[in-house]
Amino acid sequence: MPRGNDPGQGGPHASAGALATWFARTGRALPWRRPPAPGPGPHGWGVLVSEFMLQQTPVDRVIPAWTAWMDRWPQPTDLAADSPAEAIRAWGRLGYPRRAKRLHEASVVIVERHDGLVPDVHEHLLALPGVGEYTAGAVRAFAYGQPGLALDTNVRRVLARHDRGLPDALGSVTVEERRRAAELMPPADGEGAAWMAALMELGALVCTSRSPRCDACPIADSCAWLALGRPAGEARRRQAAYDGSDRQARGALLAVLRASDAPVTQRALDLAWPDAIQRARALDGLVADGLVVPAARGRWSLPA
DNA sequence: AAATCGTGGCC
DNA sequence: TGGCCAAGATT
Repeated sequence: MPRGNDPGQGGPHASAGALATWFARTGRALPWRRPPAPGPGPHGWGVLVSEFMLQQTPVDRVIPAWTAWMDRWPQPTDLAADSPAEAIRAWGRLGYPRRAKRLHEASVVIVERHDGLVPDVHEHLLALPGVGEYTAGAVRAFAYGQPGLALDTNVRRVLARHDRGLPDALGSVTVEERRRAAELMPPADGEGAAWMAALMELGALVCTSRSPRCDACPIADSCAWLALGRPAGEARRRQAAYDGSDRQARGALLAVLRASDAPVTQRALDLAWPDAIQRARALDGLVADGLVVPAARGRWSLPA
């Protein structure tokens, strides 16, 4: 019986070997990246924190924030014992501060329902605030070595190109993408998780969105997209303008709250954003998200 | 299911 | 310079 995961041999797991070799040699030593261990265990927390921070924030900006975070709250119980306000402050300018609030909420659930250890059961992970399909699969794979599917933007792009000859995977993850990824994942114990990590790293370092370096790609030989001459695809939806947006307004207001230990006056918020209508809308949104709460004497504060 | 949600760096 | 992109989740 041929093993089927040697490069150039064909079959569903072709090129897995070349990819693994490349990852072992080229993969970055990111601080949250450690050999997986069967869980649930204390090592799950660092991975969970990293995945929250990496939801739409680049690795380079996450590294220092992750280090400081883990230094301050080494386990879920440490974060759960602190206030959401402190989590939101420590989040700083990583963006999307709801993630900080949800990570704090998740730590509380982990303490109350999972003995203070990040769970390794998919449904339990999915039930945590701020954890979706991707993050649940990533924790299972990267923390616990399970064959969890972690179809992030990198993995989806690599598979779209290599497997389907498409320039990228647009829209949300499809059933067919999941089916195919599960089919391609090496079946051997523990190899699925390593494969996910390698694919993701390949998308981050080589098979990038803008200028893919196919000359440095370990699986270029079998890449359908390269064989087709790297055809271009349709453009994505344009991102909404940020300048002058409600998001910028929310950011400006929250920055004031983060910088103050005491509740801030309405006046202080007025100074942070000129347009009164938009300011009110932004504040409403922040309150609805639980990121800001009314305090005494008409002031505002982060959630205690 | 399309829109919303921060921030910064790169070409 | 400004559009594009970045380990998504939620409603």
